[in-house]
Amino acid sequence: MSSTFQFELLARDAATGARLGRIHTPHGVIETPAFMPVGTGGTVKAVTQHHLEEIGAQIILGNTYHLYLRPGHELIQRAGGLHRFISWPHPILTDSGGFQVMSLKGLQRITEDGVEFRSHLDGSSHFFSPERVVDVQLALGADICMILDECVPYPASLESTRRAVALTGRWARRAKDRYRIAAEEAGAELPSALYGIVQGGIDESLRRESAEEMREIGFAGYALGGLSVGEAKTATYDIVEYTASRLPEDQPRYLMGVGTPQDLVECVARGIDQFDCVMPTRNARNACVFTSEGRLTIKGARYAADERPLDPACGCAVCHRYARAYIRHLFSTGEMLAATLATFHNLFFYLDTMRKIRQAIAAGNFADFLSSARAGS
RNA sequence: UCCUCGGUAGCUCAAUGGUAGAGCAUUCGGCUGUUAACCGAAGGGUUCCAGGUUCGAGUCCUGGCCGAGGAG
Repeated sequence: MSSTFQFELLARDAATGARLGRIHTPHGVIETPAFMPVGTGGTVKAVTQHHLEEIGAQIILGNTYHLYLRPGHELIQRAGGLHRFISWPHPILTDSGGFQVMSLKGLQRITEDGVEFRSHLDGSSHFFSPERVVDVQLALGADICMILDECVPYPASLESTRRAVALTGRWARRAKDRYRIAAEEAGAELPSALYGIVQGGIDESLRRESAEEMREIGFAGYALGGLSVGEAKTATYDIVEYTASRLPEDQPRYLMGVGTPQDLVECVARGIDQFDCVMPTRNARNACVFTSEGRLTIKGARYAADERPLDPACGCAVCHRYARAYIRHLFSTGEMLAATLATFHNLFFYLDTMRKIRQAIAAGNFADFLSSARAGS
């Protein structure tokens, strides 16, 4: 196994843009297409690291902004890095805080130099530059780091989207420079890879421009940001296909923040290798579970005496053991086990979907898989 | 037996004599690089009963019923 980052493209689907691959990192291999559970503050909410291993998670996310505020990246570095601190010896990707630039609207001010944040916890002021965000992520020791980007909300004017693309491009160069200097100082290849992020809303020419600029700067992988923020599904899919086709064949493509199980299948077909989304975990805590028959709101009265598992077609440990009636009872009474069981199941469902996708690509029948997924939705 | 306080939505309680509300609970939605065990909507009332005063009573008066506390 390679000790540094490497993407291995194993197969390309003949009929679609789907790809089968492996990402090698210092903490292990990620089979792609991959779904990455979100663990913003050093935990995938409601489940343990042991659960994640049992579910088959190969990589999880952390968030630079949240971990920087609490407990602080220096503390984590002194504790031996994020992997050791949270006891997750497998790959970790840290998001840059670029999304928080958008979602903490009102608590931040964007300048050429970076982003001035007010902490949502205590109102204290902080400054994130593209360089600092790289430093923080290197201190955390993430296997994959993301550049600081400006993620515009939807709808956005063409002009503000254009500005965000330009600013993200300039920040990307600075992040890359900082990364290169850190590697020179270390005198070795860094254990953390750096991904660029393509912005551009749903405008093809802006996406093309952003993709070209990211390629020119050169990153270990390329992310598509600012999608599934409210635009029509067809627009998302079209832009994903358009953008993915303009990114290097031999490097991973990561669609940030997406999506529903159907989104995953559709975007794999358009050439995406990595996904992350809070949907399986957040929705689980709010009693929404994903099944082979679609979503169900398990706190509903109709499940009060339902002795079936969440998904009769699911092979997860929760579905093996617990009835809908019991899980609905746990939600009704506010028991925290409700969140744990629902999260475990939802993540298993997502990761199992990805396993099936990879199997289908390997077997050469992904197109069939795609059309039956469409028929079933 | 007397005195005091109280009785309003399933629960806990609001409402200068002027359209009876809130929180919780219930039911139903929503959640897409987590400020989210969150957010939204809906349903739900003979204001204990019977009289009275008043243009108008949950509110004031009389009587009763029920509950809590106190006195004897």
